Amino acid sequence: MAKRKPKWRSGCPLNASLEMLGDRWSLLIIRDMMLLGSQRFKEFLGSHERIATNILADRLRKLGAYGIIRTESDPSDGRKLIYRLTPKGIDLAPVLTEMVLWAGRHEKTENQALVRLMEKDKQKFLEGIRERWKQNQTHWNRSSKLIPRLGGGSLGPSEAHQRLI
Amino acid sequence: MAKRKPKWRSGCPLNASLEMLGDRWSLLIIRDMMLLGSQRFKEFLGSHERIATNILADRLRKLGAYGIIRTESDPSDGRKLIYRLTPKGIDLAPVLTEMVLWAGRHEKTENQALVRLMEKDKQKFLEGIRERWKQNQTHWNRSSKLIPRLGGGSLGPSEAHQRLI
DNA sequence: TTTTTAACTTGCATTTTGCAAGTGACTTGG
DNA sequence: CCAAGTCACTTGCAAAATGCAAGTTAAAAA
Repeated sequence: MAKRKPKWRSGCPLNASLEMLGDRWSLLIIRDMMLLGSQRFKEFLGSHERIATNILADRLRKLGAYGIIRTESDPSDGRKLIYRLTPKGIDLAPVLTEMVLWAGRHEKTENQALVRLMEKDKQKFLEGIRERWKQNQTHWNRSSKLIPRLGGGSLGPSEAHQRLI
Repeated sequence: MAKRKPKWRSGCPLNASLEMLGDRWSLLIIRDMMLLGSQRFKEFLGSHERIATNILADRLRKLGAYGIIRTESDPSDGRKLIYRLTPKGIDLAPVLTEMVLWAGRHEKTENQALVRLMEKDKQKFLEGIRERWKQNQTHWNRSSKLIPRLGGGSLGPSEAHQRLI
């Protein structure tokens, strides 16, 4: 019986996270799903950072293997696939948020509106992210592709996210 | 006047974080500094993940260039250098914490004691990290290399961290 | 003064990334 | 119902990053 190589370099939880997400692209894909509602291969290609198609395919495969996203086929169009965050995937919201807050504090970045929204009430922001995700889980087969807004504030994440990319 | 290439692929704060920290090693080095109090080249080499010397040298250089760590020479020994987290570096504690919590929740990892400590009172944990960092800033030239403990709880991070690696 | 120690650097093989072009299943417009 | 898209990839190849082992340099210890 062949001894399979260990899953991780070490059992440290931080190391586990890094082995799954420690590259330049994975969390950007998750950002697009989480904040912009991206679900299609083409939508990911549209982001400002310009990921290559082969890398995107590879990352989607890996994220699927890790249980962070899952893939469905679109019943209304045999060519299309739908990529969705799993519960494990949406649980990355706090990680993503802290990374945005850190860079927002220490680097000159765009989209300070998003940073301020996160700073103003982090908990509410995270709840909004999760709520929108739930909505899209249950009502995903509606005709409209519109992503529901968060809360009732004057500047919801939808607006802020437009400038994230 | 030559046009220098832009600092980042995009102005997104998440992307900025990823360009600085999005690899398999940088955050592990920061973990060792933050939780174990590592300050020397050799100490980083001792971690369980076994980073190579050339990669370590490269990451220390980059982290320095980003202002996340700084390097001092040891006045008592001309061979030795001391690597320390800057304020920008210690501000990564929440990022690191959320990554540990995420993996702790979704993967079978070691050191669940640390995970539980973070879960029990995240705010207090973060304050403890920062407090210990401050101590080491001001009292770093004491004879003792002992890292002060956090708070007064029965299981301080010092103990938990021993098993993190 | 020889030996050790600390912090690297160098050389080289392997792996990963990035870019451009191509492919195949499916849908749409005429 | 057929040609022309569209979608989600794959392939080939060059360039960059990573990993491993061995070597280097300056300073300290024996």
